[in-house]
Amino acid sequence: MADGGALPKHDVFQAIADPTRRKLLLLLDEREMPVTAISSHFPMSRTAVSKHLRILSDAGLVKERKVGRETRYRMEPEPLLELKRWLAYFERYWENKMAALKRFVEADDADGSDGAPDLTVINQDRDKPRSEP
Amino acid sequence: MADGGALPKHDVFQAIADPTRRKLLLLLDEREMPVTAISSHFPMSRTAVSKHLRILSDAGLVKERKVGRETRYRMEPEPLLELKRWLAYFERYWENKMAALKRFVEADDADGSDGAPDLTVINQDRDKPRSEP
DNA sequence: ATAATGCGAAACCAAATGGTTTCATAAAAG
DNA sequence: CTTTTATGAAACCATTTGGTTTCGCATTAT
Repeated sequence: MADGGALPKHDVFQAIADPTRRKLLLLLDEREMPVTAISSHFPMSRTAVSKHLRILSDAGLVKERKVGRETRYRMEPEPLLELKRWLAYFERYWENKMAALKRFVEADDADGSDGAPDLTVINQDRDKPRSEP
Repeated sequence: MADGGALPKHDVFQAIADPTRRKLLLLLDEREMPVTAISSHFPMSRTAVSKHLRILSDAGLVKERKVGRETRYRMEPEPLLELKRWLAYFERYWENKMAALKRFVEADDADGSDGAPDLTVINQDRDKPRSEP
């Protein structure tokens, strides 16, 4: 059979690109809320907020539930795992380099140089080829 | 003194929203490259790639260096820390739930149930209000 | 000196985005 | 039953986005 047809059209990366939508996530992470209550927190029309909610919903970042005449939204964190995984690919930068930087900062006035940072260690693995994540 | 004036105009969230730009980051994470070489990896004009590079540069995600007549770009991971921090705000979702899920998975055939997961623990903190990050 | 290469700026364009106002409908309240 | 409330759909609009082609300017190669 053919699938439901609803191609997502909005991914997590797009969804969180907009500051209003990031604010929405913070709000709906705290509590489930109906649209009018939600939109009272934003300097735009209820309809505009509703469209942002739709985009978040497309990305799976919020779930809606009808209760009487209102639609209540709450955050759904699961799609953020994709972001987390994407970010994890670059993790080595902080695993190695933050440690190196910390060491450098802590060395502080203990060195006799002109104050220019020695980034040798920090750039150590710049050219190592990697496979796709 | 007044600042340089160049308001960033592109933040990390916008920068990584585009799949081409995410691919660019993967490419430039592996090695520093001049524009023409970079653009050979993409099904669009060199100029288009150049504009994506500009956006990444605005967001601080790549740095450029002139070498003779070519401009070489390399990735700069630092701004991803902002993303990391933003994501960290939702960390509790995985701190608790992944542990709970792990426990469930490890219980495996040790339980006498029908195999349907008991998500009670996983949903435990759904309604706890939180302060802003 | 002349030609070729590498690159960004400019002008242009179609489509997507983020907002608006108006309208239709369903549910609750009077 | 009539009215009010909650919401999404539709039509519309300005701006941004992602792409193109053309052009000009340095820099390197012949």
